[in-house]
Amino acid sequence: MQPHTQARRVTIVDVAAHAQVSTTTVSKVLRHAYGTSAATREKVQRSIAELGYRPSAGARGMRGRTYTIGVMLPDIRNPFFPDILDGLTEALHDTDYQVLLGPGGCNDEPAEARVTEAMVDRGMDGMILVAPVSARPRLEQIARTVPTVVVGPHGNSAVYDTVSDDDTHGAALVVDHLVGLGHRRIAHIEHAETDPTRLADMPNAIRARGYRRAMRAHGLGDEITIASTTYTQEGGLLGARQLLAGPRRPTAVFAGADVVALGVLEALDEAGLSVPGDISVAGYDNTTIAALRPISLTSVDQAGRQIGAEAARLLLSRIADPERASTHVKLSPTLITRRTTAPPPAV
Amino acid sequence: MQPHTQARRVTIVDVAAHAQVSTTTVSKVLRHAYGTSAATREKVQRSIAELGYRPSAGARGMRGRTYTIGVMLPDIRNPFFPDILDGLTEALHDTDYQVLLGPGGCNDEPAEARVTEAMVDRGMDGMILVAPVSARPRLEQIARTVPTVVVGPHGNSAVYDTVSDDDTHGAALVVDHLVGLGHRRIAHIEHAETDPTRLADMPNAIRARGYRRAMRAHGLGDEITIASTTYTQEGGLLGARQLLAGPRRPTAVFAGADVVALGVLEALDEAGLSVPGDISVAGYDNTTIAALRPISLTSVDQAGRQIGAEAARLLLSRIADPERASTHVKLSPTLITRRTTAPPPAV
DNA sequence: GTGAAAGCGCTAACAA
DNA sequence: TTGTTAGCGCTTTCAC
Repeated sequence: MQPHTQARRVTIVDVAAHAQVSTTTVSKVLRHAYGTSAATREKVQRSIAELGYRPSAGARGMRGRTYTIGVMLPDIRNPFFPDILDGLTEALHDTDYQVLLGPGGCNDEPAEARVTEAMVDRGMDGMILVAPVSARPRLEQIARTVPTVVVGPHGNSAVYDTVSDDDTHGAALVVDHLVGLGHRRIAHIEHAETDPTRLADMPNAIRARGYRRAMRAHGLGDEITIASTTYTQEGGLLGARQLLAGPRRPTAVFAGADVVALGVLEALDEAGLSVPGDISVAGYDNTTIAALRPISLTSVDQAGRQIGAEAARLLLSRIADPERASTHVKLSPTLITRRTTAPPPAV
Repeated sequence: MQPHTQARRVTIVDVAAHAQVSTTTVSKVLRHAYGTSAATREKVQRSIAELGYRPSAGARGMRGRTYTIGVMLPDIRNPFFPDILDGLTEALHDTDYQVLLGPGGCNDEPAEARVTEAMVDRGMDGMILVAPVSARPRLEQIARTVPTVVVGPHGNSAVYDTVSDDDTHGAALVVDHLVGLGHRRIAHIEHAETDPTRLADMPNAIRARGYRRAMRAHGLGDEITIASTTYTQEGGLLGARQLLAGPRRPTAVFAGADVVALGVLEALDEAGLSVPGDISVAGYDNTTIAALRPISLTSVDQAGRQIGAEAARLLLSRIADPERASTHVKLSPTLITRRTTAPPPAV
C-alpha cells in the first residue's frame, strides 16, 4: 500500500447504501432527530460503526451546524486559562460538540480580530472569547453573527452573555486579610490603563477600584498608595522599587497579578528585605507558580473551572435559543493564604 | 436593528456580481491561481474589500482546502509548548493558513484520538502533532489521511515528517557541565516507562539513556544512579528522598524535567540541605518557572520556537507535495546555566 | 483570459 | 416513519 493512496472517505451515501436506507434517515440518526424507528436507528448505527464513517464537519456546516465551538485564548502562557479550558471541556464532554482553540495574540487587537474572523469563517457554532481586548462594538458584531460568550467583565451587553469573576470582591479579600493581620500601610501595584474605553471593564481597573474601596471601608483612605506600571514581572519590579523609594514604606504590597508579585519579590530580595518578615506580599490569579513551594504566594483564586463550565452552559443554551435574553454571571473568587503574608513587623 | 437578525453572509456570488465577473474568476483570485489579468484581479479585490467578503472555509474544504492547520497540543500547561506555537504561528503568518489548536488530553490516548479525529473531520489541510502519546500505527493512519508532522522523536516513519530535539545530547550537556564543575556522584531521576513500545521513542527514555552514556564517557559508569519515578513534582520529591536515603548521597541531581527538579528542591529543603552548596540540581526544558529568580534553575533549553518554525516549514512543503520523501529533523538543545549548579562541597 | 456547469457531503423542505 | 430532491458556497474541469 502506497503511503498516500488515501482511500476515498466514507460518506453518508455509503452508509445509506450499506444500511439500505436513505441518506435522510442516516442524517436523522446522526443528529438524533425525530422520525426514525429504534430498529432503523440501530441498523444505521451498525453500518456507521462497520464502515468507520465520520461525518464531514465542512459539509454539515453548509446546511446545519459544524458541532464545533471556538475558544479564543489570548495568551496560552497565562496559567489561569487552562483551568477555564478544563471546565469547558468537561462540560462539553458528553455533547456532540468539539472545542477548537484559536491562539489570539496577547493583547494584540489585530491578531485577535484575525483569529476570531478565522473562527467565524470556519463555521463555529458558538464562540467563547476569553478576556478579549477588542472593544465592545466588535464583540457585539461577532455575537450577532454567531452565539458568543465573553469571559471577563465586558459590560452588560444585550447580544452576548458574560461570565466573570468579581474582582472588586477579590481585591477586598486581600485587603481584609492584610488588615486582619494588622497591616495599615498596604500599597497596590496596578496595570496602567491608557485606553479610556476599557477603563470601566478591564480586570486591572476593577481590582484597583476594589482595593481603594476596601481601604476606605477600613478607614484607611489616607493610606492608599498605588504604583502604576504593568501586569508583568518587570512591572512588579519597577513598581516595588518605586514604593520602597517612597516616604513611607508600605508593610504590605498587594500586586494586581501573580506575575507582578514575582517582580515584587525580586525587588525586595534586591533591597535585602525579607518576606513576610519585613513586608507581606499578595498576588492575584492563584497561578501554578504561586503554589510552588519556594514561592508560596498568597493569592486570589478565580475558580477557572467554574468559569469554564458556566461559559459552556451559557453557550449551549444560547445555541439552542439564540433569541433568549443575555445573562451575565458573576462568580466569587476565594483567597488562598500562603507564606508571603504575615503580621507586620513590630517596630 | 434586532440583535439576531443576522444578515446573510456575503458569498462568492455576490462578489462576482459586484465585480461583474464569473464566480470562477473570483475563485481564481482568491486562490492566487493562474488565468486572471491584473486588471480583473484588482477589480475583484476591490469588490471583496468593499463587500467585506470572507470565504467560507467549510465550502472551500468540500472541493479544495480549508486553509487550516490543526495543531494537537497534549498539555496546555506545559510551558514548553507555547514556544513551539510561537515558532509555528510566526512561520505561518504570511501564508493563507490559519492555526487552530486541538486540546489533547494529557497523556490520555483515547482523548488524543478523539481530538485528532475531530480535526480530520473538520478538514484540516495539515496536522502538527506535538508529543503525541498514540502509537505509531495510529500516527501513520492519520498521516495517510492528511499531511502530518510529528513533533518529538517518533521513529523514522516514511509517511510523516518529524522534528525533535536531540535529548541524548541535552542529557550529555548537563552531565558534562556537572562533571566540569567537579561532580562525580551525579544521580538522575527518570520517568518510569511501562509501555515497551514507547521505550525507544519517548524523550524520558532518551534522556535517561543520554545520561548513562555521558556518565560512561566520563568514566563514571560506576556512579550511575537512577531513581525511577514520574515526570511530576511529586515524582521529583519521591525520587530525591530515595536518592538521599541511599548509601552514597549524590552531590548533584539531574532531573529529567523542570517540574521534577522543583520536587527535588522541595525534598532538599525538607532535608535541610542547601542548593547548590550541598547539592547541585539541574532540570530539563528551561520552562518559565526555571527562569524565575527565586528558583533560578540550571536547565536544558529545547529551542521550541525553532521546532515550531521547522514543523511549519515541513508541513507546508508536504501539503505542496504529499508524495515527497519523509524528512526527520533533529535540533540541538542548549544548556542554560543558573544558580542551582556549582562545584560540589569540599568534603 | 474568462465563464458555464457539475458536484463535493450534507441537511431540510416537502411528499409519500 | 421514510424517501425524494433542492440547494448550501465553493472549486474545478472543460469549453470558448
